Amino acid sequence: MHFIKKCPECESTNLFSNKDRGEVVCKDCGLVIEDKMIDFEQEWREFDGDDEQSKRRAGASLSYTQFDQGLGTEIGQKGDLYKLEGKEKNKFFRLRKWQYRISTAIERNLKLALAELKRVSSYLKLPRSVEEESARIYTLAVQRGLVRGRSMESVVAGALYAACRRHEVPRTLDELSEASGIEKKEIGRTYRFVTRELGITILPSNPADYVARFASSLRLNAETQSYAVQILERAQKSELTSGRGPTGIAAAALYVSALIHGEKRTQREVADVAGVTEVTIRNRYKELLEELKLEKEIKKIKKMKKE
DNA sequence: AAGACGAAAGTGGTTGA
DNA sequence: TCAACAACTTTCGTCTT
Repeated sequence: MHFIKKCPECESTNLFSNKDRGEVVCKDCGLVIEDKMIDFEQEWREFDGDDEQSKRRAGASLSYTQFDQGLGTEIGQKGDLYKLEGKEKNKFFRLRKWQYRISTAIERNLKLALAELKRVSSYLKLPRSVEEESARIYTLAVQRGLVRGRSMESVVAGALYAACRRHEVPRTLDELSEASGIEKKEIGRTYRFVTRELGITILPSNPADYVARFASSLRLNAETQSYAVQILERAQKSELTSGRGPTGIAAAALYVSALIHGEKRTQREVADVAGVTEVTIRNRYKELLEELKLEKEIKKIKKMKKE
């Protein structure tokens, strides 16, 4: 399907291929590697009428990041005017005026919001699939009048946050907050409100989804990273993860893993990239040691150092 | 001197009466 | 609607390397 094995930006092999969108995304740094990948899937032909819905492909793809999904008709494109005379010309102006009127607040709001959405999304280097998803969420929110009483920007941020989690490339609220300039709690609030109102299922985010990104910004190697994921799996079985902030757990697992693999990072360093405090890391770290009997391994490392 | 550790008090959100 | 509660943060003093 695709031949790229490594992310050109961060050398990560943790790539995610989204065939529907024709793109490959680096789960670590969020870089979209191949945007216009050719669809190599078999080209279907219609043999009878029943197939036409499922197999026919025609026209430009729908895109929610165009405010009218690329399907609108503009009245009054440049050349048109010269072809018309007299009554026709009047009709033309009437129609254009009419269209102007029905460009309601909703549509103008959407245009503005989608611009903002693209800005934030490119700042965070989010994959295109997430951008589309969040645009869809935002559009739905507008249609249900959920933006009323809230700032447009905060709803955009909330939609992005939701889309990130659904696509398993979660960003923290802090990151969203920094990119959008909206307060963290405000984003959280609108996020909860919008997802609840739209009935979007929010699967609790998996700590392992954060590991790759944190590890890459800490410059930890692949073994350390995969060991951290193993730790997380064991932690999940011991029910250490429920109710806790996923970022804190991911950070602690990485911290332990780095320790064991001789790539020690300070608690502060790990805490900073994960957006939690050292204290939280310490607490999770302590729990991990107790539950998973990792003390032995830590002691081994210490002994090896002395020798 | 820097990092790790832990206690205590404060914050914002959830839950259950 | 309010109080109890859990998770997390901030701050700060102490111990370890």
